[in-house]
Amino acid sequence: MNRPAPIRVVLADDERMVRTALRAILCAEPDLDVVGEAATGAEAVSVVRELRPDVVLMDVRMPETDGIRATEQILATLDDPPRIVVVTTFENDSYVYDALRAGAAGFLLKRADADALVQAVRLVARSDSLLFPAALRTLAAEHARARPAPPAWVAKLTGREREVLRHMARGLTNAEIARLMEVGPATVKSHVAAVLAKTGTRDRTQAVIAAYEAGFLNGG
Amino acid sequence: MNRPAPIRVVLADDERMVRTALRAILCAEPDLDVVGEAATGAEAVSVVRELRPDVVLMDVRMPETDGIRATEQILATLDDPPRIVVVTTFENDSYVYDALRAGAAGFLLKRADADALVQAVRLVARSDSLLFPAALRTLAAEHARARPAPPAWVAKLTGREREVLRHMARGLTNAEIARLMEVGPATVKSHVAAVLAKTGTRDRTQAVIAAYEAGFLNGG
DNA sequence: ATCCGCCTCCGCCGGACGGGGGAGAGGTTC
DNA sequence: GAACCTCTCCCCCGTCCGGCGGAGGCGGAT
Repeated sequence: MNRPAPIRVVLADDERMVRTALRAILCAEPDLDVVGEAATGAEAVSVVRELRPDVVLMDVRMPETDGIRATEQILATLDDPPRIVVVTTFENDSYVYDALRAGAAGFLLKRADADALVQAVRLVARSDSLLFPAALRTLAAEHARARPAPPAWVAKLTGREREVLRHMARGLTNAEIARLMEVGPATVKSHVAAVLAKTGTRDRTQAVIAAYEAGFLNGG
Repeated sequence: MNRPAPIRVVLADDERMVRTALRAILCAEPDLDVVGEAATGAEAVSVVRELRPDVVLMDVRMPETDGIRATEQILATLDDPPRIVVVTTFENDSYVYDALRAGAAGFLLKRADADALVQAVRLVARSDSLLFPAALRTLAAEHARARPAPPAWVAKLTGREREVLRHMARGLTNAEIARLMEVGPATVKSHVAAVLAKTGTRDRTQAVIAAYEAGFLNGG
């Protein structure tokens, strides 16, 4: 096997010790070459732009710009961008999903051993074939859906209004909701009107749609 | 570096040539040991149960029991089960998501080169740290949710009725839908009535809910 | 003590909705 | 050709919905 061009790696992590450790591990391999480091997300973007590495190991938690944003920026602004491996501490870190959305090519736990690290770098550097972790599995299985932005109106609903909206989203009429909540129909009408006003919708159907889109129903 | 115990691998693929090729690639590595093969999903389950490998390369499409079911069975019935890497041909294969749900530890494309293959096996054999592919990215981003069972009524809707339902699910009134579809309001009423009948719902709100629950909207 | 938000209710009104019919035109299937 | 489905449109009618304005009670905030 001949490896004329080693894999060029950039490390982005705000802790110097982490960078040093990673560099030590990676440089021990003849086919890996750590060509640059960055301590912030912004720095990572400019370093990558300049050095054009094959792979970036990107910490999620960094000052100024976090790893996710940096990833987005790199992938958006460079043509032929590097593969970006997002590094995180916990498997169930919510960043995992963000990393996925941002376009990260891979995902690595900090507690991964040296062996796994170098193999992950090699793998991500030269293939479309990839793997996925327990975190992603639970992500996909449990909340299964992205939580994009909790729309402002959700917080503005009063308890009663949430309750009414939930019943609306089950397809109940005002009269049914009234019976269920043991109040008068007029009361339900008031709550419904409030819900429509706060959600910026004009009828119950649109309100229910908004509830679904917002992941308001149990999902959140 | 000492590697006292090589990684024990079982191959499950219905095509002999594929198994042979994989065996050749993997056996060339001193730390990998192909200990068994299977040509069907059912066979894979029993072979794995007997040989207790560290890693299984599992084809998705196999006679009798497919790779997904086999994966489920293996993970459900064995304690301390092997890591299972699901092998597929296309990145956007819908099996990818099923594999994820079934508990596969990894995912590999058939067009992956030998290098990627052995590295993937090593990686999956000894770590929690993993990577994920473009397929998963689109999967997570686009349909993002599991498709449990396409309710019977979906198939019974005529083209026009689907169209109307889609508009209903955007919160439009009959009049608006009529304008949009360039037909009379009475026509839309007819279609809406048909949709309500076929979905077994009593008003447009319930119909929209049914559409959402069925993943009828764009997702399918 | 006062104000404000929340919950509870009232009446009135117009419009949208859904149910029940029916009917004609075009296409497919048998 | 007959039966059938789909799409198109029409009528009437009763109900539900949403907008309007108003009101009383209750509790927390200042």
